[in-house]
Amino acid sequence: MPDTSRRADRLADRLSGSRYGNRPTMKDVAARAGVGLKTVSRVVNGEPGVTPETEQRVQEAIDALGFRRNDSARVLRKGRTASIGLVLEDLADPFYGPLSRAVEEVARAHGALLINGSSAEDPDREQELVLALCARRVDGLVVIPAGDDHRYLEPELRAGVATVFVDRPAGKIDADVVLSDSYGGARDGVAHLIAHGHRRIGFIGDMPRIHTAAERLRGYRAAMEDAGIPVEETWMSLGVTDPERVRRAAEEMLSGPSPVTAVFAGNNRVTVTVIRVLAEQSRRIALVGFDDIELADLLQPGVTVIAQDAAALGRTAAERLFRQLDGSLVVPERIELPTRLITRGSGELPPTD
Amino acid sequence: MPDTSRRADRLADRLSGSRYGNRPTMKDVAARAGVGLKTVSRVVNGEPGVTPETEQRVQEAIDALGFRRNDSARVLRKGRTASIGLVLEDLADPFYGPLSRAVEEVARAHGALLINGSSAEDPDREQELVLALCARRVDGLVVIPAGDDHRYLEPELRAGVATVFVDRPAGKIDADVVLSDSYGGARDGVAHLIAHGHRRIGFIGDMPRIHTAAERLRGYRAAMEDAGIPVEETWMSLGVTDPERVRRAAEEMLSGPSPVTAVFAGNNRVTVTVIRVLAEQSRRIALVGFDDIELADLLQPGVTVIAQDAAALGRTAAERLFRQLDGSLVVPERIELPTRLITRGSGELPPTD
DNA sequence: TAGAGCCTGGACAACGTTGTCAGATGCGGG
DNA sequence: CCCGCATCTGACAACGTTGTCCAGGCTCTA
Repeated sequence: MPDTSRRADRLADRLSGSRYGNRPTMKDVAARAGVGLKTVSRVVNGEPGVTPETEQRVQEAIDALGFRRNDSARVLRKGRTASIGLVLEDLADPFYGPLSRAVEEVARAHGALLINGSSAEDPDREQELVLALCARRVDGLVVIPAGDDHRYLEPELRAGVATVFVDRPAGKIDADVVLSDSYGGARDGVAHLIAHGHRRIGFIGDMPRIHTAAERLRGYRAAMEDAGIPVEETWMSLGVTDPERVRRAAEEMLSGPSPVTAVFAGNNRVTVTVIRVLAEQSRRIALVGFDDIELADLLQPGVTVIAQDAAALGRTAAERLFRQLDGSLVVPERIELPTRLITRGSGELPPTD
Repeated sequence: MPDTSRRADRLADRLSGSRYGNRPTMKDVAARAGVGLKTVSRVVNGEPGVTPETEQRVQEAIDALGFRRNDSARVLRKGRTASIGLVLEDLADPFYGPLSRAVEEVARAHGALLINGSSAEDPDREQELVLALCARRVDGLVVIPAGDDHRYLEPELRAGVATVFVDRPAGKIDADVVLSDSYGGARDGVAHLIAHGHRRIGFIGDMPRIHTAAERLRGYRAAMEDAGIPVEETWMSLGVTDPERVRRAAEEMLSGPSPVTAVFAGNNRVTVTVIRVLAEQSRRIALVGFDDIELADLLQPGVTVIAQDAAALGRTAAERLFRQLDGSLVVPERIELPTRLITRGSGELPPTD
């Protein structure tokens, strides 16, 4: 059979007004097998009460017609969709890939599918996505929030949509949260630099309205204060972490009247940009970055980082989600996962002045 | 109000047999607003023919009850789910993140949501996922195939599920395919090494049942043949690309009776492992890798690669998918996107012997 | 052989939404 | 003052599935 005409048929199906291109339904299967509707349902769902012969007749009809159960109709009847939603900032970010995969694995273990969407760090888009997921009646939501006001979720929570926030806390709403210890991690990282003799240490981070960014800044300040080092304004730079701004910030810190001898980078994107600036300037400035980055061990020097376990974040959140759905969790909690200092060289460089 | 009790209420809702924790329906909204069911539907969908006063009454009821339209029911009635499925190998792989994100952006532009799943390179799991997505009546599928027989999709295609395969061709079925030019890319990369004086060039790639792996091997052979270089068996290694095997393969190639002076790495994971082996052995062997890797420019030497545009693959596939859904595409096509050689140093090293 | 009980199969309603169609309301013109 | 028309509203069926409940036929026992 020429493939073109087959495809043209399919197209005609689709345009002919009949929905789903005339997908067969249980009714069709029942008619063909010469049995009742409910019997087909029983076979499809593996319910007992069907003789092997009947079952076989039904199965043959299913195969012949290419029947596949319509889960939309099923959901309408049963109430559970066996799917969960994941809203994150950017699926292309190497930090979220493993997180997303971890959520998916847990979902799979519970027989659920994963719908995900990227908010692009835009609160409106986050809300739009979350509500679209709720309209599809996902059983639960894992949200990496972009906004800081999630009251719009109130009716959904009341309606029983399980919800876990990850990486950043929920805003103005009472819900489960799974975080990395940004504050502690940043403090450890900066303390590490101080322990190696640095006093003029720069901090380049994300917009302070992002919780993790604020916490990391707080960790930086705490470490400096612990060491009795007064922080100069010019050592800190907070804002969007696109390469241009970070580049400018790094260059200013490194060239001002009291140039820093070390930099603490607030996230993986910042770390990469700073490495690039240092490489261009051929300067061996000490650097510790928040978030591990691929190949960090192969650079010269290796990049010392505060690593979060993205997969563990996702796994923990998803497991909590399903425990909510089990009904075995009642009270929202805030869970903080530890970070880990990985020394590879860049954080152990001595001050250069 | 104490949060704990609120949450407990919600739990009780969920366990009380009432589905969705008693989510309000249009019926409830209609009753509260004192209007008919269809009027609520009209307001919810922004259809004309409702006076502003009525609309406002309905809207107030919606807000008061926290009503959200049930898209499952809507789908059942309308036939389109406005969602597409993406099945790939591993969401955590840095190659698939951008691809997935690109698909999502196109979907978003068409008002569709993205459901995705990882096949983990397992054909059975791929099929399971794809069929689960079909049961949910996704409008279309973007599939990075793990298996090589997709006849199980026949009924779905006939039923009008738009389908595009990406990165690897479909097996035994007639469908749209979007690929990178693996053959040409590999040939160019190997030719590049040959142009820099290499003759003993190793190839480490994935299992040959994976189409891209086979194509890249073919490109390698072609380049060698073009240059009149007979290939020795010990220079080639094909199999799963986990670090252990790749490491062994690389070590063997580099130490045998006729050690290679250059390596062509068949994918990003192989490239990284080879870099690691070379770094450990402190050897400056020439290397060209298929797939770009992050920070490749910052390594010493920079890593020369054959880059594919993952985002372009995803975008092209998704756009084709929606054109299928428009009905403006009839005949399946095979689209090949070009690859790009990026020279950064490692591929330009001279032979060391 | 008749009755009790079990097993299989089917008719029907319901899930929440939207399309169809007809009814109600209000307004202007004859 | 009444009719016709336009505008707004609502009753009802249908989408494809599953849960409930009942009917009929069978087997087993007394």
